[in-house]
Amino acid sequence: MGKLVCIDGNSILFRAFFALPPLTNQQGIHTNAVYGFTMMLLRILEEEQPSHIVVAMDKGKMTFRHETYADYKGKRDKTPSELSEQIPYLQQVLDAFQVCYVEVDQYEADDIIGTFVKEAEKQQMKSVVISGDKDLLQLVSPYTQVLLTKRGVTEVERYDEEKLAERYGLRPEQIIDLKGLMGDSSDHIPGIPGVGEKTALKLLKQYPSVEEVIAHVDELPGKKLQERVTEHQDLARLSKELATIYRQVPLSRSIDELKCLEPNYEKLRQIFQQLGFKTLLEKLAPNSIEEDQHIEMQNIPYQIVTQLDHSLEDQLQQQKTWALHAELTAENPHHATLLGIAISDGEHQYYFPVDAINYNQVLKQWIADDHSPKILFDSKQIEIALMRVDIQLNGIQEDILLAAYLLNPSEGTQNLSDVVSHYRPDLSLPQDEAVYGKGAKRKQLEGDQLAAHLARKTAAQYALVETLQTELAEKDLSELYQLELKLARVLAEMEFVGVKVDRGALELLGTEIKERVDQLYSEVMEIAGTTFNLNSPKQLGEILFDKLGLPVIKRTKTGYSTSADVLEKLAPQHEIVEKILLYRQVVKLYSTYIEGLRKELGDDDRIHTQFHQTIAATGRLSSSEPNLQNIPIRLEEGRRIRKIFVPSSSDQRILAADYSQVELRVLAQLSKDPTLLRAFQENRDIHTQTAMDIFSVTEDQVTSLMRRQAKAVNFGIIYGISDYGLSQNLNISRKEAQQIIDRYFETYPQVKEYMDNIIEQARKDGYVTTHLGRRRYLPDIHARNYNLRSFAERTAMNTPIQGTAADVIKAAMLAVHQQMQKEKLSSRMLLQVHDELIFEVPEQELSRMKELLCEKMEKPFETFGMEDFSIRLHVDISDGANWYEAK
DNA sequence: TTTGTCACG
DNA sequence: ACGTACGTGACAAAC
Repeated sequence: MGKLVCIDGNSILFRAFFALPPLTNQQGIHTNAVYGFTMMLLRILEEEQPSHIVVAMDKGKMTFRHETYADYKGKRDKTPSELSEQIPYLQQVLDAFQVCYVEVDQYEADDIIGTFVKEAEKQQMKSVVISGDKDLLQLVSPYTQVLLTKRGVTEVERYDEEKLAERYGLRPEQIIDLKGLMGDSSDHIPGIPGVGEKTALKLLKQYPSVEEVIAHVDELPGKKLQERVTEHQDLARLSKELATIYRQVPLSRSIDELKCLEPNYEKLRQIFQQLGFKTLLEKLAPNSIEEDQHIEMQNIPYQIVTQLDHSLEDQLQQQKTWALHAELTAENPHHATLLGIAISDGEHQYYFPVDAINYNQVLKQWIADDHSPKILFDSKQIEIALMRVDIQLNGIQEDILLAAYLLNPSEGTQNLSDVVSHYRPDLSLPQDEAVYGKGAKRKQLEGDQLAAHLARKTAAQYALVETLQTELAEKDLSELYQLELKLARVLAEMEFVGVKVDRGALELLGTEIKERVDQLYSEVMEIAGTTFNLNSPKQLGEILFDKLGLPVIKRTKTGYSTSADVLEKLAPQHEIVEKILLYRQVVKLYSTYIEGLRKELGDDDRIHTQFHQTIAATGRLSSSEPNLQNIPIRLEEGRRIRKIFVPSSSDQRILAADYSQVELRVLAQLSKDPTLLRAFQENRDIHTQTAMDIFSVTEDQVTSLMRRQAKAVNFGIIYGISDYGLSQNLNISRKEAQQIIDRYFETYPQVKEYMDNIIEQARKDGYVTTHLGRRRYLPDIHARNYNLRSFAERTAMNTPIQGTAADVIKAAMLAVHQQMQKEKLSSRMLLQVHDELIFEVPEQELSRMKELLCEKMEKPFETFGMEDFSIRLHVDISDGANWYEAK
């Protein structure tokens, strides 16, 4: 049986638009109509509890009624743009609610609704129609009620036959007669001039239809009225016809297809976020989900296992899928200690305290079994923690963190609880912080409390998999997900191996740099004539600009800027500035690289960085504790830091393999610009070539200034160029910068075209993608705020380039690693620095490794049966006794 | 915790 | 007229 709800989309949207104040989201998009509509929808869903639901919309401007009456709806004002811009968002909201949205060429929403309702009646199904338009009252029947909006959007008046008789004294089918007589100004249905609602109702009481009224025109009260009816009888008949809902619209969907489905909460959350519907977002939040649907993961059953029993042993040997989590005392798996391991099969949860693991061979074997599939959250972290206690972790089938990252890399690292509320809002998992306390108050739980919390976590991991997999598949991210999963294994090994540091060299260099720091500090103090904290930009600003009266070039929001580019401009004016710049440079080396690295140096004389796979929105890795991706190289002074990074033993070398100009090559690949492609095919120095192209000179005419400028433009292009950005970088005027950019685009027209297209694509789809289909959403692409929008546009240009370069090196890492394993090489991959890979290599493997790296890095996708770039990737390889020498 | 600065690609 | 280069992490100072 069930109940069908039909919503008159246009009518409700209009109502909402005019009833609500002009709300906008942060990007300045109007949202009031969508907001009102959504409120109404929620209310209807709750109050009517429909089994089936549909939203009908008008389509296009012309309908079959125009053939009957050309002026139909003629008087109606054009839809304001503030309203029409909201329609795509309404569609997204409906899509998220999984509510059908029906529009049919040539027909209005009324007709669509009329047809559905008729179908429903045939099946003896009840219907409820929601509209602001009285026309719809003609659909009222014993099966069908009509809700008319009263004030606002959510307040409605319910009409059944009884109510209709009471309010108008009419039968439902007489509504069209009413319209025929009185017309409808909003639809520009004429009716009989001079006949309003009052007269029309009076007439219909006596003569039940337009036809009857006309037939008895002589009996009507008042000469004037008789004349009008006689004169305009055709108009009345026409008006009745226009007001009649056509109930045989050819529909592409049957009623069965309108079944109510569970909303897609993740999509709903996303769209509400985008539209800035804070209150609705909160409604979505776990604590207000309806009681009966909402599972507080408070009372997940668990068992603390200190000794395996046979039944559990059996379960573990069945090779079924379990969620697994290893609880650590700290975030950093290289330092943390393992507290215990929890597992869940979606029904049963078990917790093994660390002591119970060590002697438990069955458990260890299960953890190490490649054929026992496991669901983890941040598998790399756990794999490393387990490696440190000599437990092998295999069979990692899912990583919730990686999946969530790929679905929206802009969210940054999420904790499990966030992912749960994103993708399974019907569940709720307390935040770790809420359980453990944060910061200094963080405490270690024990016993039952810990086991209970871990039971919740593993159960949540289990519950998330299906949703995440579906979403990944929908967005064509499954293959990339498999790649990231495998990469996590490689990264775990790299981190676990670590990089050997020559402690003596570090101390020696440290002493030397410390002396320079102290020397420069006292020199600056002497010149300044007072002592102050040179590390404080605030105090330095006061000295430079107040005391010494140097000109202020740039300000920050808190005061004077003392950044390097400002100081460089001030250098000619005062001898102190040069010293300050030098001091800054040296103190950075000392604090960040000497002291910073010393702090991270373990008893094994190795540094174990962490690579983060889910931080950078472009798909790049990042590195921390310590960051080994920003070890100095540009200035000789700093570059010497690299001397402390050495191979594990003296018969090994450090080997560095770096892609030459990957990002520009990627740009050439993506844009297919012939001039750029040729430059790379001919293996030119790309910056010199660009200089020749944009300044129209021969190679020997390229000055170092021209090459420098060309190089800056090439970078600018990758970053999503702006004249201002380039002018800042090159210290030239904006106009000059613009001229250079114009010349660049004249030279490489397909690059220009590519940039325009990618922005267009971002506008259309709301996201951009990389070569492997990695997505980044850019909601600000529609922002009214110039800054936000420009930022999004530059991101749209940069992300496919930076992200594709990330795809390339990630694939290469896997290919290289796989080959190294195959050949049982004892070389080790140590670091990745965005476009280069660092290894330690025994002397006897050196030549093979170089071959292998060339092969695999230049064709990174071949190993995975994917097509490589048409453009050649070029890798430079060198080796040395330490990282410094490998240049 | 936020801000300014600077190291890298 | 707006006020920007893209992506990171670490440090010290100042709130």
